[in-house]
Amino acid sequence: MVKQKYKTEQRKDLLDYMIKNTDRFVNAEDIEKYLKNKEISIGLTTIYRFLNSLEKQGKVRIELKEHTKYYQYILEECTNHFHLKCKKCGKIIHLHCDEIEELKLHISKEHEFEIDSMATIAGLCAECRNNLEV
Amino acid sequence: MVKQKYKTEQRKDLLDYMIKNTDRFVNAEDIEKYLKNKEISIGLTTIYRFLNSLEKQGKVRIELKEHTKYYQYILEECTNHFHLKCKKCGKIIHLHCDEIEELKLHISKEHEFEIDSMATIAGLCAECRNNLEV
DNA sequence: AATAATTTGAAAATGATTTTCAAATTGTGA
DNA sequence: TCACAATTTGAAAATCATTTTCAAATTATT
Repeated sequence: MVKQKYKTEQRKDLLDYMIKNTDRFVNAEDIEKYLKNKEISIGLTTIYRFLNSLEKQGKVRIELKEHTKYYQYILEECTNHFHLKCKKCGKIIHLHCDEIEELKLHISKEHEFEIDSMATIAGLCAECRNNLEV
Repeated sequence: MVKQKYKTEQRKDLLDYMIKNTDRFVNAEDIEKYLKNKEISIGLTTIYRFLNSLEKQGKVRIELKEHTKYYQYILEECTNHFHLKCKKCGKIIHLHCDEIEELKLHISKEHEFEIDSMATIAGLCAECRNNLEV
C-alpha cells in the first residue's frame, strides 16, 4: 500500500485536490463528489487507498467527526511552525512565534520531551471566545 | 442520551472502570472483557451509550486507532495542566511548568487565542527518541 | 403497592472503510 | 515497438465498530 511504483492519473488528481484544500479537513466522500463534478472518475476504493497512503507517510492531519475520518494535507511550509486549532469552529492559526521556540527548548532540556515541530494546540479563537460570552 | 435521571449499577461500574484506567486509552471491548471477567454483565450497547455520554460531557480524551475509538477519562486534577503525549508509545506526561503558563498568557495577548488549560501537545518522549536512534 | 419515567440489552440495521479479484494500466526488456 | 511483467484500479462483497429499535427490566414517584 505504500509501494506506489507506477504513476497514475488518479493519484495525480487526488494529490492536486488535497493540496488545493489545505485550509480545511475533507473526507473521502468530499473528494469523490468534487472529482465526479469535474468529470474525473475515480473509484471510492482508490480514494481510500490514497488517503491511507498519505496517513502512513505522515502527510496528513486527521480528525474524527461523527463516524467519519477527515484529512488535511500538511504543506511543506507548515512543518516548521506550530498551529493553534479552535475547538469550536475548526479554524487553524499558523503560529510564527519565538516564544514557542523557547518553550520547545525548555521542554526538551528540562522535561526530556521533543515536541513536534508542527504540533497543534487546541483552544478557542477570538471570535468563538466572544460568541460564547453572548 | 445525556438525560441520566435514574442511577444504575451499570453506570456506576462503568465510571469506576474509567476512573481506574486513566493511565491509558480503552475501547468498548476492553471494558466489556474486563467486566465480564468480574462477573459483571453489561451489554455492549450500554457501554457505547455511556462512552457517548462521557464524550458529550467533555469528560474524555479520544483517540482513533485503526477503526476503533479509544477513550481516556479526564481526571479533575488534570484540567489545569498541560500534557505531553508521545506519538510513538502513547505515554502521557503531566506537565506542571511555569513556562507554559507564560506562553498561554503570551498567546492570549499577542495572538488572541485561548489555549485549553489541559491541552495536549504531541511529540517524542526520551525513551522513544533514544530508541529511534538505534 | 401502583404507576410513570427511564434504562437496559439482544438483535437487527447502519455506514464508513477494507478486501477481493479480474480487468486495465504502466513500466521494462528485448 | 511489441510483448511481458508488475502494479494499480474499481465494482461488488465483506467487515466491523457503532447505532438503532423496542420490549422487558429497573428505578423513582405518588
